[in-house]
Parts: sequence; C-alpha cells; structure tokens
Amino acid sequence: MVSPESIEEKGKYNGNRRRGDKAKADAEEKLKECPECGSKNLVRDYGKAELFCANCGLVIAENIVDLGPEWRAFDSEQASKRARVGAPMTYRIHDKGLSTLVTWSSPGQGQYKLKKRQQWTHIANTTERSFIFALSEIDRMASALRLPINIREAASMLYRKAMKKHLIRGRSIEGITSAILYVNCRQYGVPRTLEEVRDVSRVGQKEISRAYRFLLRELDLKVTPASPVDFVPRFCSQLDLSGEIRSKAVEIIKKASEAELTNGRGPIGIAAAAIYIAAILSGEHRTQKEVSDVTGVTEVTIRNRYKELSEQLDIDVLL
DNA sequence: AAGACGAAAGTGGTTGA
DNA sequence: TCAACAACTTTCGTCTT
Repeated sequence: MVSPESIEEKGKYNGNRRRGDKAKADAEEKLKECPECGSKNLVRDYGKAELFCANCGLVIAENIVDLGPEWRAFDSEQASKRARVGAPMTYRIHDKGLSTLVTWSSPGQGQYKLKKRQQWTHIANTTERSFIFALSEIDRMASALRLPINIREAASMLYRKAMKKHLIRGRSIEGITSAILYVNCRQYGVPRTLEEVRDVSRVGQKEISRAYRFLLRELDLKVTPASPVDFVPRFCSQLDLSGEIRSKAVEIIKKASEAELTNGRGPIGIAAAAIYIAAILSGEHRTQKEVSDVTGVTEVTIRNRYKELSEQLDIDVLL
C-alpha cells in the first residue's frame, strides 16, 4: 500500500530524532493505534496541537507537544537545505538566483541574450510560483481533510511527476491538486468522498472529477475501487456511533459482498445503508437524514440499499 | 411535526457499436 | 461520436408514528 518513495521519506523523517526527546518519544510509542478503530494511521496536527486518527477522525490527544523538525537550522542557508517542503525558502533562493543572473550579463553580450535570459527566468519564475502554490494548496487541503503526512508527501510527489510530464499547463492547479489528493486517499486505504474533497477545494466537483480522470489516463495510475468498509469507521465516528455498531456494519457489508449485492453499486451507498441497519439493530437509531448528511448519499439511495440488504440477507429490521 | 416510503423524471458517467 | 444504460439524485405526494 505504501509506495517505496514515501517509505524512504518516512525513514528520513524518523531516522534521526534528537536525543533529548527520548522520553516524549517513548510516550508516543504507546499510542501506535487508534483505540476507536484500531487504525495505525495516526496524525499529529501541530497547528491544532492534537493527535487524531486519520481513519475515523477520533481525536486521541490534545495539547500534545510539538517535537518540531528533527533537525535544527542555525542559519537560513541551512534551513533551506534541510527543509523538505520549503516553499518560503524557495522564494528566497529564487530571488537570489534572479539577481545573480541579471548582473552576469555584461553590456557586451547584446540585447538578444539578455532578452532570452529574461524570458527563461520568467518561465522559471511562473512555473516555480505555481509549483509553490500547488504545494501549499496540497498542504492546506490535506490539513482540512486530516490526512496523514505520508499522503501529503505522496501528493507532492505525484504533482511533481505530473509536472515533469507537462500535464499541468493549461489546467487549473486547484483541480489537479484536488484530484491528486482524491487519488492518494484511495491508494492509501483512507478514501474521502468526492464531496469531502470538493468542500475543501476551491473548485467544483465537476472539475475535480475531470482532472481525476485525466490523471488516471495520463499517468496510468491504478486505483482499485473503494471498499464500503473503508468508509465505515469515519462515518460511524461522525455519527457518534459505538464500535459495536461499526463492526456490525462491517459484518453486514461482508455478507452483502459475498451475496454479490455490492456489484455495480456505489460503495458509499452500501456503507451508509449498512450503518443505518447496524444502528437500528443495536438500538441506537439514526434517521436516514442523519446518515445521508454524513455520507453525502441521498435518503432515497439509503432506502434502496437498505431494502435490498435487509431483504436478501434476511435481516429483520424492526423499528 | 418528523420520519419513512416510493414513484417518476432528471443528471452525469460508462459502454459498445 | 452517439445512443442505450445503470446508478444515483431531485422532487414530491402519501402514509406512519
């Protein structure tokens, strides 16, 4: 599931932790998985100072201490060399580069070369600018979607790849970055719905799906269809439902897929219906509207799925 | 008044000639 | 490229609690 690149990146990140933090690190070792859903996808959000599960969204700890980067920068030069996602630094480097280039051109070289050089720097300037913007957008959206760091890194790398293949020109950065996050969430088994991505994006759903299909085609990415099970923990958490209901819903989904009731159906609708049924069976009733609001599928679809499931799996749903 | 139900028409994406 | 198609949505009237 995890791409080789991100393992390398992670290794770098965890590799040389400062010694003084050993105690803190030990404390963190104990919290390796989510007590709610058992997922190991825990994310630290230093902005909000909390530790939460990327899978179900459960906040595990608040007011955690920011360990900071594992390196220390003693001056800006070092900082720019050591930072891995250094948008502001790149600005600074670029500034430097520009002025150097201009002073190099002596009067004797003529106007043509100077003009060429300016054109070149202009292009470098704008592509770099948009790249910086793309990275900051990836980070902003990933933050809003509460995605783990490995997905953010994978997203930056995918963007870089798209840039190398010249797929960005003439397309909106927002569309591409949104689509990239959508892809990566799926590849890492923590799928977000298209609506969820759209809500944190600055472009509409239509543009995101267009960019999504475009990327799949051009980079021939393989994205396995999302499983309904992947959505269950997060939806249950958002509906404030217990772990008992979560496992019941998963059980229903498994039976449904064995009975081939999931073929051709949208995974989110299946998840929604399974959760709806599980909640009723466990006496923690949620209305179709409540489930609909969280999952983004309509009540009609929940009804249709839940009818199919309850009838064909012989589940008696007594209200 | 709120929730559940289902019919009917509309939408957007996929598929196959 | 176009039309058929399945899944899903929108809308709305009706029934139940």
